[in-house]
Amino acid sequence: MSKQNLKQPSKADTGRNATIFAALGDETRLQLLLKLGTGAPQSIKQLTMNLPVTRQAVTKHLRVLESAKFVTQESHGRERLFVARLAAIEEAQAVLRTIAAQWEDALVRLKRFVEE
Amino acid sequence: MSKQNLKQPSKADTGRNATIFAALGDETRLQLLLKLGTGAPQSIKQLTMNLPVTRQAVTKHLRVLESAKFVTQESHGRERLFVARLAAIEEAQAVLRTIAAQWEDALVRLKRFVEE
DNA sequence: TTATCATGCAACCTGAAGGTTGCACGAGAT
DNA sequence: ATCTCGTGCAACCTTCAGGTTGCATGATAA
Repeated sequence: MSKQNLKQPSKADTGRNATIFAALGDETRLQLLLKLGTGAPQSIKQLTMNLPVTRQAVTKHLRVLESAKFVTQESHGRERLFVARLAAIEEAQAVLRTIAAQWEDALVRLKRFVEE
Repeated sequence: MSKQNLKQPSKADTGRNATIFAALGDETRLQLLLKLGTGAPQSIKQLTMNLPVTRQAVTKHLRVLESAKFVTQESHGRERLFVARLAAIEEAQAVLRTIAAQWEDALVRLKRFVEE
């Protein structure tokens, strides 16, 4: 019953997962994600506002976020609008859940082992 | 009722959060965390086994994981044992939950806006 | 006491991440 | 037709992350 059917992440998964978290592991990118969470699709220009970096830097960050599937593009005239992808966050959550579950499981085993 | 009492992450938080995810954003470190989740405290030597890198590299990774609070040290004779800290994973989960909640909230607002 | 073994420390290398500046270009506004 | 504005692209710089090798050292096993 303690076999919770946790699929042990394969070697290949680990790479993908690292990419996901790496995308979140930058202050500027986190702020971009927060900004994107506050409303409608926003252009690069808009997203750059109030950030201490150049438009070019923001562009690069958006590229990173896009390859990690956290945002989607949407060309609109001469500007490019970006939208947050909720699914990506959920995917990240799933990974953490897996790790947490495995750890809890290990703790239970350890406790049982100690108690005998 | 839609005011879900989401504490908007402060500027300072963003830095800490970035550190957390950055720690997870490396394949080797993810594998270390997985390994640590499989049982008892392990030494650097043990953790290095089956990894394609040097003991020194692993040591550095462990240092990163420790500053991000994902592991704890525990000196034992001539070896140093490392243990996973479940609380850190939960903290990371909390951050993701915050972002997700905010996004969902925004989606709701957008939908309502469109429908009028 | 003498090997041996798990680590720490320091120097060093390489590539890539994050940033900037300058210029070119197509879409919109005048 | 022209001016402006939002972007893309390319070159370049600097810092640092990830990795290695070599040597020193304090526990432990012989």
